[in-house]
Amino acid sequence: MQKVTISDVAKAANVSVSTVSRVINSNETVNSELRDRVLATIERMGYIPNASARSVRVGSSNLIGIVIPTVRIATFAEVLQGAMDAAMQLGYRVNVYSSGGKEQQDSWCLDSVASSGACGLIYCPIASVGAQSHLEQVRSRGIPIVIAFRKNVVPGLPHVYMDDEMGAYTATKYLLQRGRRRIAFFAGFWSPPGSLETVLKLLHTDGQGAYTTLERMAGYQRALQEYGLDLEKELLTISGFDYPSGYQSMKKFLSTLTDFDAILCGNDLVAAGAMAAMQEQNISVPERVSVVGYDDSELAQIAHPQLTSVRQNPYNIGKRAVEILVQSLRGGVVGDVRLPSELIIRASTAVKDF
Amino acid sequence: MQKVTISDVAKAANVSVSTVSRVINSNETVNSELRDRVLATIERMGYIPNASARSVRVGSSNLIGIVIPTVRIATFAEVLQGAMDAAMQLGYRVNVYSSGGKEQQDSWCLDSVASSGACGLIYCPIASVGAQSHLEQVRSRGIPIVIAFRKNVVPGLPHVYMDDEMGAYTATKYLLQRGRRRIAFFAGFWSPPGSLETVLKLLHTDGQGAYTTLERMAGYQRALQEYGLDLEKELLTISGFDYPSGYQSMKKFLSTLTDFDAILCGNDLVAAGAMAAMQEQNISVPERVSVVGYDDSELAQIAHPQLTSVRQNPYNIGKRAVEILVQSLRGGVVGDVRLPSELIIRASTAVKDF
DNA sequence: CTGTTAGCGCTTTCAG
DNA sequence: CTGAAAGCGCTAACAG
Repeated sequence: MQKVTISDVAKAANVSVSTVSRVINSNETVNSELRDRVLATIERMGYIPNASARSVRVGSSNLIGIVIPTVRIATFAEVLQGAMDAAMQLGYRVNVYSSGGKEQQDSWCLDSVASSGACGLIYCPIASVGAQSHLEQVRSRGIPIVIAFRKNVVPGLPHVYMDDEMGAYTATKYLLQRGRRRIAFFAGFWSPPGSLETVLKLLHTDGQGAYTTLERMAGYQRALQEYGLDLEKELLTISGFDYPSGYQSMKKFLSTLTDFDAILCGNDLVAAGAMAAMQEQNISVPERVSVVGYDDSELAQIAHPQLTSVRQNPYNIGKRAVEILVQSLRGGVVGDVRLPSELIIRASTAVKDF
Repeated sequence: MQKVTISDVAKAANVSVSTVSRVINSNETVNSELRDRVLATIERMGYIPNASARSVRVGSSNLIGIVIPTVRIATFAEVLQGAMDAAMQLGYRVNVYSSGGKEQQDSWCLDSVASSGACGLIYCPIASVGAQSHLEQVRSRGIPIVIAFRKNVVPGLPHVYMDDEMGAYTATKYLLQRGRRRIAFFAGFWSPPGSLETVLKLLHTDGQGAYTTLERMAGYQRALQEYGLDLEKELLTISGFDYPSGYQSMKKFLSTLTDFDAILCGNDLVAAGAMAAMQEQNISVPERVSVVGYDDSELAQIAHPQLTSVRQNPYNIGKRAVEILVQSLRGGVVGDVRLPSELIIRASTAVKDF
């Protein structure tokens, strides 16, 4: 069976192609008798419009490109799912490109979007937005762009992001209220921008937006300051985002013999790893050291003890990003969207009573 | 800045559009001087070909559609990532549609693929392949299809799937070799096809392929038979695929007072939930009851005790599916691909010594 | 309200 | 080796 085109339908229904076109675009100005005949013919012949042809003609498509580092990480998968659901809801298709966290691939993805005929782009940049010129490429084609998951990385573009500063602030404040004063901070990085010194230099600069960890560090610092405490370098450790990294980082941290009574981790996996390392040393959680995770993943309920964790809502990032995008596609004016996070309290944190 | 088209480039480079076309399609029969001039102009003007126009003209695209239940579940996310990586590698773009596990949405996704101008489809059906007619729609348009993740669901189409029968067989045999004889089986379903009786009726029928759990049950049964054991209904429990479900199912199972010394779970989450329920009753794992999970997720290493688990490789399903698809796009003949799984042995299983 | 017609941007014969 | 021209499937003036 061959592809059936609009003119096949027109011929079979004994009408002109424009009539068929009007019917499939639900143009009201079609006689209902004709409409029914066309609809029936479409059904009978199994006609499905060719989206490419339509987009060539119209000069725009219903295709949204989304560039995302990876989908293997639950958070990004959530973003994607939110974006897909919203897109589907609004009648758009979604083209996904995975940058793998590599700058070169990221650029390639951006170029692909530009050539794909996408009518809009959701861009979830890797930490360092190095692909600026490629982004420009897309932008100069008049394709609206929404930045997801990062803050302040591309001036003039709407950003949709979690309020990481607030999330860490809330968590830190909670610990402080429970009498904790020596709160360690495991600064999670996919690829650290350098040593701890470099990281600290980036804090409170424009480069901050590219790293959620720096946002959180700022919130952590703000809470400390409210209690008259300073950011102490000994309490900061660079870590990754997986279980082994949490374990290793804690081993390393313990070896420095730094006094501490709480810890804020980059995610639940790191928290679980850190707890495992502490358990080996018989450090009791939450009594001796209180632990706060991040993401409130499934793991948070499974860990022993169950983790107090900052719940994000990455699904909403994707969803809102698409909504914003479509809004601007329809001529609306859009700005940044900051999504709140929430502290979920469980058994890994307790009042300090020693 | 406006979109720059092929004729803009032609004009600026002082050549015909066909020459530009030949250059961008790396047609060798172009004078190298002209080629350089064209390439330079393309670069200078920031020209990017319009993929839609190309696909209208050529009648096919480099767009692969992929229909997947959701991306929030790690396994499917892995499939998608594998598919995206392979597609990118081979020069294809990927259109993702999420069916949400609902039949109606599934049909809608299939229709979208048909109209999207995709040159091929990776279809990861929800358990019951109800969208047959919509699949036909795609198929009748001459779009090659590869079924991912399921076995035997659509006759005549290549399927890429995990060898679930073998996975469960291996796990069960391992338990038997360790002296376990009363092996409980938690049959995981997203939406159970009915009561336990219905499930058993489906076993060893064509309907089996739609449910990985039934595949596994067959492998479980095969291993039992090798030890002269029968499939016992009391040892079977229908469960879901999440932590609470594992916990609840174990509570329920314990209340039946059925004698058992091992358990095979639908995934690691269920295993973790089941272990939690047993811990409450002071049932020791692995001594009293040995536990085997499935998927070898990150959780398997985090659970206490660490889980023995069947490692799948869903990433490879996506990757192989795309490879197969592209192969058939290029005129190759392709058949089913069955991917092996592997038993990862950890602390939740032990020899029975009582 | 319906049909005719002219392209959208691109590839691909077919001449030169 | 290069250019002119036709046309992919579709939509949107423009007539009727």
